[in-house]
Amino acid sequence: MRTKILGRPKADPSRDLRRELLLTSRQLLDEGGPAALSMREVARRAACTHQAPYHYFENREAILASLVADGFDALAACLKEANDLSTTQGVRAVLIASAAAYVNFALDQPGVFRIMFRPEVCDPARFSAVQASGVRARDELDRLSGIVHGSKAHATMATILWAHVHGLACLLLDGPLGGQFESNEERTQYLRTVGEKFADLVVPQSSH
Amino acid sequence: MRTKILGRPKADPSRDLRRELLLTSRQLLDEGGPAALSMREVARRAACTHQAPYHYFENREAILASLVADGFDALAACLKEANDLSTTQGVRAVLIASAAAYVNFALDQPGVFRIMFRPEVCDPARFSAVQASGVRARDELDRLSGIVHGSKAHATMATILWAHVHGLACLLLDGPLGGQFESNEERTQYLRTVGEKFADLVVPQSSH
DNA sequence: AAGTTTGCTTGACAGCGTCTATTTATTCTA
DNA sequence: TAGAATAAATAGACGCTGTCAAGCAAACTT
Repeated sequence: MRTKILGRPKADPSRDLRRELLLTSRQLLDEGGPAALSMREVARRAACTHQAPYHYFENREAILASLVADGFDALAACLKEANDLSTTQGVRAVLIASAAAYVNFALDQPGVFRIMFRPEVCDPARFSAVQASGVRARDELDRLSGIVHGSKAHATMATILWAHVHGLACLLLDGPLGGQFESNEERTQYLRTVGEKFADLVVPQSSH
Repeated sequence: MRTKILGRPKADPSRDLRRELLLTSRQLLDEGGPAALSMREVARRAACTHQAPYHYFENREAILASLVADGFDALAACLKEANDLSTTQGVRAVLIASAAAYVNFALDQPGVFRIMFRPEVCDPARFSAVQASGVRARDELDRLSGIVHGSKAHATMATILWAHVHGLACLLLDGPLGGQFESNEERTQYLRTVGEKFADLVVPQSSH
């Protein structure tokens, strides 16, 4: 049995409008925040009518939800990669790498990151995909807590870890620490300095 | 020479429309975020025409800027009160009190706090009052860093302190840690637990 | 050949921020 | 005391927004 392809084919089969809409939306989000992402502007940039996006997304919030879910998945993947270093590297290195991964994700995808923790923009309770992806990211952070604190791991320390990386990301992205880097190397160097200092505080002395 | 009070007096002199608009705006912000704060809804709730607010504020962003500036001032005041404990209390107590003050401010004024660090909603560069108030709050956090680290204080440690309190506030407000408290006492207890643990990491052992 | 489904397009609606113009009550000035 | 100036609004219009309601043409199913 052939794959079922019902209905009218796309005007240009080489074009994936859904994908294009998401890409454009991400761009708008990076440029001017959630307020800049309007259904009609997305449609305009994707060169379709203002109603075409409604064929792929129920409404504006659904576009945001899709981006947020993808964002949490990407964040979880970044953190997993850093955490997986624990097979070959020490605890300190993993901690520093994970913190850098979190912050770099925020700075690389600022538009999406900014709305990932904003229930009034995209309520996870109303989008199960967002909820699921969010949990996967959280699991990776809990895993980091386990790596750092070993058997002594507990909720309070996991909270302190998460607060550190999340706070750092927020302050660098939108806070007074933002816009101080000329290059990616400079940023990486700064994250290393802060990471080393934080590791001094958090990692048990025996692990030095 | 008498104070000049030109022009038509208010319809009801006992009514301060400007003040009322700001109060209503704060409410809308708490209820549904920046998107819920519309010029026309504010006017409706303040029982005036949709153009009346423009007499007191240049545009929508100016209302937000006013609220944000007030927010930074209030935050600075909360932090100052906690920091001033250093005259009678130890370093640990001040650190825990300051962290709690920061987080409690965020949870008590969620609508305003959420937009205080969001340049695309209210750009500090375009509102000098916001910039000035922001600096005052930041100064109070730097002061905390000085209290905690004494002569060894440096920028990296101040960053770690700020990231901790800010990250904690964000995660409790909108993150996965949010909505877990039944009462204010429960919240205070949680902040004490996290604060103690963080102080164990940060405060030099000699200060115990 | 008839009917269904897909991938759109067209048109309309109310609500939004804000520009322009007007009204009214007051007080300062000449 | 007349009139100019000003504060505190009001009234209407503009283009923009999200989204509801239809319609239409091409491909597939039966």
